[in-house]
Amino acid sequence: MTVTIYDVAREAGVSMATVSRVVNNNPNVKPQTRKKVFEAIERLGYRPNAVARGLASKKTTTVGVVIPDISNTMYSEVVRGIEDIANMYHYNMILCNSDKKKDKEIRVINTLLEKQVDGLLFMGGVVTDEHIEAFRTSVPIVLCATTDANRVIPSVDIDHEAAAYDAVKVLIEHGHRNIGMISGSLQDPSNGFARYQGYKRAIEEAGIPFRESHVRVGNYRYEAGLDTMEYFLQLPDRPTAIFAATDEMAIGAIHAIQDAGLRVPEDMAVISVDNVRMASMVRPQLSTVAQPMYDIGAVSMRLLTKLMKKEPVSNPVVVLPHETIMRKSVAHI
Amino acid sequence: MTVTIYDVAREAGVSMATVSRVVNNNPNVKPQTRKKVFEAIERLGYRPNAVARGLASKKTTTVGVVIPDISNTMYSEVVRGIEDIANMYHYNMILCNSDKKKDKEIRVINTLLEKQVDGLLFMGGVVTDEHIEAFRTSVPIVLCATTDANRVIPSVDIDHEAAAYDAVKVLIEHGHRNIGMISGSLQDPSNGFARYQGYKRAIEEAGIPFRESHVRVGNYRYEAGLDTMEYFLQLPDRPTAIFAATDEMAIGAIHAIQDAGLRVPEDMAVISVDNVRMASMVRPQLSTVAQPMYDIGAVSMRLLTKLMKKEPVSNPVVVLPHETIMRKSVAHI
DNA sequence: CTGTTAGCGCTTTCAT
DNA sequence: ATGAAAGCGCTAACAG
Repeated sequence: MTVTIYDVAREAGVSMATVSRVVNNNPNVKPQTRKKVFEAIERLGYRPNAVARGLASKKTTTVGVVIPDISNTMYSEVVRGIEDIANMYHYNMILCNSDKKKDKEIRVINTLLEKQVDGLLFMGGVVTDEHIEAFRTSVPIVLCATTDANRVIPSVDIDHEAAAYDAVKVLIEHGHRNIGMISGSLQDPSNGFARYQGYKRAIEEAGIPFRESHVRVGNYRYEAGLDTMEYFLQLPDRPTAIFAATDEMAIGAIHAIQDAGLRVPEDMAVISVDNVRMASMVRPQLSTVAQPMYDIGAVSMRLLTKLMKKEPVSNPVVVLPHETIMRKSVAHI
Repeated sequence: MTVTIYDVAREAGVSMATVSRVVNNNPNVKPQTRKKVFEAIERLGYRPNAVARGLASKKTTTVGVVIPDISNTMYSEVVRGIEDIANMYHYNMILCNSDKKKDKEIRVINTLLEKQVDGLLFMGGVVTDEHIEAFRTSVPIVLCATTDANRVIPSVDIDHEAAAYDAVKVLIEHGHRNIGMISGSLQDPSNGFARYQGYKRAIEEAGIPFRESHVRVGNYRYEAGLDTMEYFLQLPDRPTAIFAATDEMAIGAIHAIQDAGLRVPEDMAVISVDNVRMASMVRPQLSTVAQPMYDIGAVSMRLLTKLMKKEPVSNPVVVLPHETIMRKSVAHI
């Protein structure tokens, strides 16, 4: 009932090898023969079996991507970048959510490897030795919006420390010296710790004394911004500006400030890092340092294709530029 | 260099069949033998080859999902629902973006079929005869947040007409009789035409004359809401309430109203359908009719597992309930 | 409970 | 330019 390459061969009066050649666009086929084969394919409605092909050729034209949570817009944009490029190179993509749980990450990596993916794109939280161990395989890996501490694995990301630094610098340049930070988890190397470091460096470079009490940690989400602001709002020495580690928390902060009867940016300025779609969909529109999520995905996948084809890559650890986007949430003090 | 089932068999001093049995959890293996095999697997670092398994068993434990655009939050939430259930049943997911382009849809469906997916989840715009033709295969299909005109293909969706009707009904119950609509494309059967129909029915049932001039079509996005409101705002007989076909357009509408110096909901009420995360992240928070995207994905995938296992399903066309969520964007006139 | 033996549908030398 | 034949690594009868 399923029509195979053998059926096509018989129908066209050639051997399976020849059919295989035309299907794979091998030039060593007489045009006339090629035509005969195509006609047979058409007549029989033949559809090549990619699984059999994968077994014989040891290539699946499929890559695995592990992602914390596809329903998070930051990540889904990365995935769109990945898929567009994958598509361009005729790869498909098996997607697995990991929720940044180490066990789940390791498990899906193994599943993906069992499925014989030709390459792996990994987005996650921290890359442990256990991860490195799981990556120790013959298929190429690239870390996507993620880096390992020693930068030994190919990766594509921005410089989170510098991005945060730039954001806080904007505040300072607008005359602010009392700046609170809503941070991510300090255990999280990129979105958490690195951005915290950037804040600290900018503050200190400006000669502003760093105060532990002026940073609160949140879970990256809108609600965390909302909640955390309660703390800053009731401070006797209330900050005139807030740097949030993510746009979502920044938007929460803006609303908390407004709900308290104050104005953004007049009474309090807000800036952050990310530039999600939503950032230009709030009032006032959020100033932020843009992280090029789509490009991170696209560049990662492009890098992976090179690795899979064993092409030489000059720089396997790429750091994409970030960009400060001034909108309406920051004003001079 | 790659270790196969045969290597394990030799190492454990059993046949490949036995190794296959223990790997597949077949109970017909003496515990002692099982132990020997596991040890050999461990020692050799054996990892089963899912491609070979797929070829032999004709099952890949992989499903294909075609989606318009993963970077759209509506869809990415559906995908999260799909993946959670897929994971539960040990399926993986190959994801393809189609941008609702018919050609691309047909192309990826064929690719997915070549890859021998065990089932297919399709999210798209309109389901044409050409689609039905492509679906004519032995693998089960379920339409996800999508339906075919004749309801012959298994599907999971909400009743868009009723959802829109309910939303407009809320406006009417709050005393509004001059209600503008920001619609989606009338060519789009669910998010577009059905919601338009719901609006019309609610209006007419309330004895309000339907006016073509009171509906404008947008492209579902924030900017469309923003732009379209300019029209309504300058109308001599300005509406007191707006029904938008999507939350994004509704949020755009809210901002346009506010930018014009009017207040929501006091001067103009706004309601819509969707309930994206952002709906509760604007001021005023948006009242809307919730579409259970995650559940649509989860239920679709659950239905697909039944179809793949050839289990009987009582109702292959499921309509999930929607729910009116009252927040702050609607008030009595 | 375990082993033997055919394939699954294709790619890929190696001949011709 | 084309064909023959040997696998790819595994599952699934079937036999014992």
